[in-house]
Amino acid sequence: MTKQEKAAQILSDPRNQQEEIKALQDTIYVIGGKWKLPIINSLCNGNRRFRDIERSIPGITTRMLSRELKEMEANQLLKRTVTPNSPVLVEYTVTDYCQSFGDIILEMIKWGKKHREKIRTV
Amino acid sequence: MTKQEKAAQILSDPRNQQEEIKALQDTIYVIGGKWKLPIINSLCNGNRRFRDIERSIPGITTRMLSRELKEMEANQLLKRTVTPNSPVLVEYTVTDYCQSFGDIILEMIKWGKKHREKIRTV
DNA sequence: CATTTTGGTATACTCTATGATACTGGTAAC
DNA sequence: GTTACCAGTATCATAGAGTATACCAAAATG
Repeated sequence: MTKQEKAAQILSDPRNQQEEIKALQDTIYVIGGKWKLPIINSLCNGNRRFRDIERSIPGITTRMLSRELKEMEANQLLKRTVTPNSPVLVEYTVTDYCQSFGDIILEMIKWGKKHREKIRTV
Repeated sequence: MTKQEKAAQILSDPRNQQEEIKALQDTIYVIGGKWKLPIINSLCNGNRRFRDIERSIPGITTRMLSRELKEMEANQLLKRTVTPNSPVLVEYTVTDYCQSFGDIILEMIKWGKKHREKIRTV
């Protein structure tokens, strides 16, 4: 790299890029893993009860669902409401804060469909 | 659940929802993990060479970068070009196929920034 | 000529995210 | 009175994601 190139690189605001990468890594940290986005998606699709969510996500186990729900509740991505009727009713709903993942999830669903097409036709 | 509710649920096209969840899971499978999205982001920001990418992503090791690049090349998310000049030049670029993650990444960066604000002010 | 840079590979290790399976206590349905 | 549903817990096991560190050969830099 010449001195000119070095100067150009420094001038292109690397600090900003570093911050963006860190923001990206933060998000990945919060919603990363196999299950969190599918759970949010399921909740957004109207599932509110434990077994309904479980049934709506192929492959998930009660253990993972339980853990993820707890963690996401702690991170204020969703809310757990208990109604103490004769059969106790437990319901999960996404918070506004979490709604903002809607767009990301939709994009990822689109991509996944395209990808399946591509795999199939190759 | 009453019979009416059951019927309503069946009518709401669960097959479609199942497919969407699977598409989502596929996408997560392809770009999941700690590093793939940051790598794509780095490439989109103009980094093309191994050490540049490495330096642009805080915390990544050469080993992980090497592995991830190979895997992503195999999945056709990016292309590796070798120019046999006197110092051999190796360059990585995203494929069109991969460009489509741009929007997702931008959304995630936005969310990460908001999240940091939220954490900071609480 | 000593050091640094480039583009990685090799080896050895940790550890955590996930999986499999079983179980519980209460209610309700058959 | 047995079977099934709800909302989970408990225990144990494991693959593979990720870390740490050292190393290589060739070229450029100072």
